[in-house]
Amino acid sequence: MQPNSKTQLINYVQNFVSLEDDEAQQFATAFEEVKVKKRQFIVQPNFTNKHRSFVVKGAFRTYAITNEGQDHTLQFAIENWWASDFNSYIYQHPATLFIVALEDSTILQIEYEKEQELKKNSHKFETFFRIIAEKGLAFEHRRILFNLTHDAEARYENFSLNFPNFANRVPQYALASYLGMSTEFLSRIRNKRARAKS
Amino acid sequence: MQPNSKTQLINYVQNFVSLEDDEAQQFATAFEEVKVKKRQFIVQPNFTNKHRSFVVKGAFRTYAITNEGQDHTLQFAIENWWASDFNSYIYQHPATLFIVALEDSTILQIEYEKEQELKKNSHKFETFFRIIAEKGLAFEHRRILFNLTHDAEARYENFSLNFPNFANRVPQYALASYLGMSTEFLSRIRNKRARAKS
DNA sequence: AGCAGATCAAGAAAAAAGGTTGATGTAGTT
DNA sequence: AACTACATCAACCTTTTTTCTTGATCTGCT
Repeated sequence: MQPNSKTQLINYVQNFVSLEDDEAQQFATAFEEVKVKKRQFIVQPNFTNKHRSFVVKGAFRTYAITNEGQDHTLQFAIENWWASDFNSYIYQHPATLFIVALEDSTILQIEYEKEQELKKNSHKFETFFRIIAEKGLAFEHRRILFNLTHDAEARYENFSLNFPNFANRVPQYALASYLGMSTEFLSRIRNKRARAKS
Repeated sequence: MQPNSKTQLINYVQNFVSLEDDEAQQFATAFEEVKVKKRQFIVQPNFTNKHRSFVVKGAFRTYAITNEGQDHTLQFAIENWWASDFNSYIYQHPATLFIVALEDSTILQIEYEKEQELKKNSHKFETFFRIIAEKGLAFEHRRILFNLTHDAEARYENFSLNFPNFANRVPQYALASYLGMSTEFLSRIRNKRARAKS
């Protein structure tokens, strides 16, 4: 419960709405710090995702397993990103996704009920949550469009350009399944580009 | 869903109460077969333990992590044992324990509600669950007494005498934390005894 | 036929888990 | 004060698991 992680959250929030000291205080105390070990799950199918989690430190992968056993990565989250099974969280229905820590991590979690309360009692907090939702939605639109219109190599290039942090930090199999290609194929793409550089 | 695993369960139950064919049938169909991979959790803190699990094949470890990060094994379960966070299961409250597969395993799970139904509608099933609870309780009493009155080496010797299967099958760190000693110390005890034999 | 990409199989490489050993420390006996 | 019964720490080794790489073969387009 270092003050640090909460400060980080508040700084993040201030990017979107400006908070008075007491508001910042109120927002911060609604969250609880949790440490999560690598490979630990914070969301699992069949259990309702009761928290929204802000990543203070570490990395997470959100993925689904199809009935045929195929693994599809839907999202990554590192510092200053959020992790949740959004469908489970906002409807408070059982989750269908897994969210697993890729590294030892620290997160700040807010309970669903608590979040509703914050939003209900404060126009500003309402605004904040709207903004991050809209940005998230816009991001996904760009992503879907890009994926539909580009081949595997372009998707990889685009991703590693936009998120060099992620590209080097997440395991290759996870990135491949995020970009919609086999891990072998991604390995070849990377190799080819590495060779091209030298 | 091999008939095999259900037969195994029924045979186990018949050790305690004798079932007519239709009763056996009814009991068996209340359970669902689930395959669990090594290192997968079937119970985790904060999630309610909704099932009682009968181990058909494989091995599990039930443990707690203290706030200081210490790991304490409370139970092992192999073939024909049960695994659950009992406090979470019977009160249907969030669990405080972890239950993890030590090997690739097969279990038969019954839902809490389903179990209540079985017991309510059948005196015999009620008896069965009472018996296994009483035996479990008696076992824990013996264990607590023994632990209070014996030193580390005796505890190990007693355990490996009573459960030679477990002693050779579960990882040493898990056994050490079950027997209440450090893994290094258990390593030394084992070494000493091995040398004594030759 | 040629391309983008999948799948399979075999290994290599890297990381993690599990176990051992020696050194040192400590609380409670004798 | 020495002894017993352990713990803790650190270094190191071994084994297992995970992750990545590469070649070979296959498939569905265009």
